[in-house]
Amino acid sequence: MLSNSRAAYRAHNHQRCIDAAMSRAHERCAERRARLTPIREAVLALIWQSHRPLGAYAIADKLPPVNGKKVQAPSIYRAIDFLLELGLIHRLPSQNSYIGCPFPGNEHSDVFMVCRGCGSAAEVSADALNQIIADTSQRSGFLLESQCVELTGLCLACRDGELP
Amino acid sequence: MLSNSRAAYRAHNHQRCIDAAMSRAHERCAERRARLTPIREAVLALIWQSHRPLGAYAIADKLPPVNGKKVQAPSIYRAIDFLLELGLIHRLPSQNSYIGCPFPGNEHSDVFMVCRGCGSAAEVSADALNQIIADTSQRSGFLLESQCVELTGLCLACRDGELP
DNA sequence: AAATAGATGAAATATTGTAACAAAATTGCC
DNA sequence: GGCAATTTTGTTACAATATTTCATCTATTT
Repeated sequence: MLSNSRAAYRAHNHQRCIDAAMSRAHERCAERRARLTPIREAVLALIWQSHRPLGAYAIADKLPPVNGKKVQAPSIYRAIDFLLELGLIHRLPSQNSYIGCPFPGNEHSDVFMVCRGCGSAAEVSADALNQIIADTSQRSGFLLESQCVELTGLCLACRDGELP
Repeated sequence: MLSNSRAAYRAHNHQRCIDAAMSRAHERCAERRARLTPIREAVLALIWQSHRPLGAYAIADKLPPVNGKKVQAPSIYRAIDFLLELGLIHRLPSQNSYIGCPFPGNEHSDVFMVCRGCGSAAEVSADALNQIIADTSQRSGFLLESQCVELTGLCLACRDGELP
């Protein structure tokens, strides 16, 4: 079972998450002969600033201006599309936001646990779960192409420390 | 396993789906002492016109005018919120759309199979899947409160008849 | 009938996402 | 290096989705 829930929900050296993510991104772009341009890299880095998913306009607001001008929505969305395409980030449809993928390249399916306390989201890829999903589809004659699983609740830390 | 995939993806007497849904809605409102007002009823009936999820503005466009005036967005969203609250409809976040729940009241979890061919969506509630999701959460110390599973692919009919 | 709570109307606005075309940068090739 | 082709970004405008606010109306209770 792949999971980044420990890192996502606990105090940790987050710089290592960022460094690892950026390094994987460079690798992956090299493999695919895709260009990790400054905007794309900046957007990815911003998304990895925390384990909280970020919306497109939040990214636009936080992104440092280029030549004194704010980077506009279309550029942000283009960067997002590029990063999605390469599997470097995922979209969380329920909140129109984007989060870094901790294991791009690995064959995996998207399962997210989103904590309503701290807002952080962890990604999990469990074979057992994927298998059941595949079975369930098949039993209905449904040809599964992609999936999105969003679980909402409270992470360990927020359970202990916080809101009932 | 609860599922409406047969009805959703095949030729069937859809009037029966509608009648059943509206009758369940009346029951459920009676139980909860909630009022199924004309707008709410009309929105629910519109959503049940097919097994294809419908967006809020599509509902606004199709809803017959009241006193010659088009029903405005806030009214639609208020009706949607009401119906969501009572579990009579679900939201499909990946496409900002809404679909009728075939088994409101029954304890179940939201799993949808959305066909990219015909656009129809079926709802399934499989114990095995729910169990695994619960397990997966627990193993990460995550207190699961709600879930949303959207599977995308091709239904049986579209697989046979259509696009590769 | 008056008071209250719940529901809807109306106007404006916020948020998220796209289309279309121009300008600039990069790449591949000679 | 110089040129053409391609990719990326800038810019403007706009579409689609959703919410806020306050006024008005309706139903229910007393």
